[in-house]
Amino acid sequence: MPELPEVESYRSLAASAALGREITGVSAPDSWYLKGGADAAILRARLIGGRFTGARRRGKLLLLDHRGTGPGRDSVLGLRFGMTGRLVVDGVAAVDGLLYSASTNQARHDRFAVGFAGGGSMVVHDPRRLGGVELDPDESRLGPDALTLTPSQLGAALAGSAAPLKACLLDQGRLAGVGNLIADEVLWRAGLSPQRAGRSLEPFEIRRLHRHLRRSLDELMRRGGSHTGDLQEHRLPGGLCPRDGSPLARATVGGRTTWWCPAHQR
DNA sequence: ATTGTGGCCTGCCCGC
DNA sequence: TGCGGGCAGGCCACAA
Repeated sequence: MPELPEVESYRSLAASAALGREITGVSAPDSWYLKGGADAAILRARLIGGRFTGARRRGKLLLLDHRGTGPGRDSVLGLRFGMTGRLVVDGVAAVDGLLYSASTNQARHDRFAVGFAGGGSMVVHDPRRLGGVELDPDESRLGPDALTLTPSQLGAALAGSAAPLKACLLDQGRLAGVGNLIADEVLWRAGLSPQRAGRSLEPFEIRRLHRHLRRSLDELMRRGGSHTGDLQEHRLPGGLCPRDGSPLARATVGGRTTWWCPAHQR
């Protein structure tokens, strides 16, 4: 499912293939998919005739800067991908395989699209409709991006919190970009129990977690996605820790199915 | 305020 | 063979 690495590849695709092209059409057939009070008419009025001028990402939120016709017409289109959303530009998807997404690319799963002058399009394809499109999303609700997070920012995200460490990592308001699979992977690599209270981490553990967070994100992006972690294939009943062979534990932590190794994650 | 829970939504997979 | 139920999880509304 799209976590930070996938959305980063969507951003890259949009940056290389969707910027500067005149928008001549907007297709928003699923009103449920439009968030923040937007509807198809508003999106058409704002987007048509303009162009995307920048592609940014904060956590799992893709932000497309847009310049409309005339002054004072700048806006930002926010795209969320939920767990099965994909970005397709001119028929080319940014990510080939996506865990849990339908194998077939059916047009009825196209939830939102813009058409460009001279042909071509940018499409949000999302079978399960857990993503959404929003105009001028409130970026300040998201914490610092996990990819550029500093150690002190990570410390601040955990400080004083009685919530489980994993719940802190998943809280997009504390830090943005970590989803369920990457949270398990990073905690496994860092040797930290997901059940520890966020505030219980010592400074040296925060530094260690930060190091593994950054390193893991880099590695997962190089490998091609959030599902390419070393723990991933062992997150199933009977799974053993690929580091020490101990049986993995499974529980709901932070509201999500969580797998970890009680032997080395403390 | 902080933390926890349930539900949204659809497709897949298991067991009957 | 078909069908029901459980499950997957990002995100949000709501409860405690």
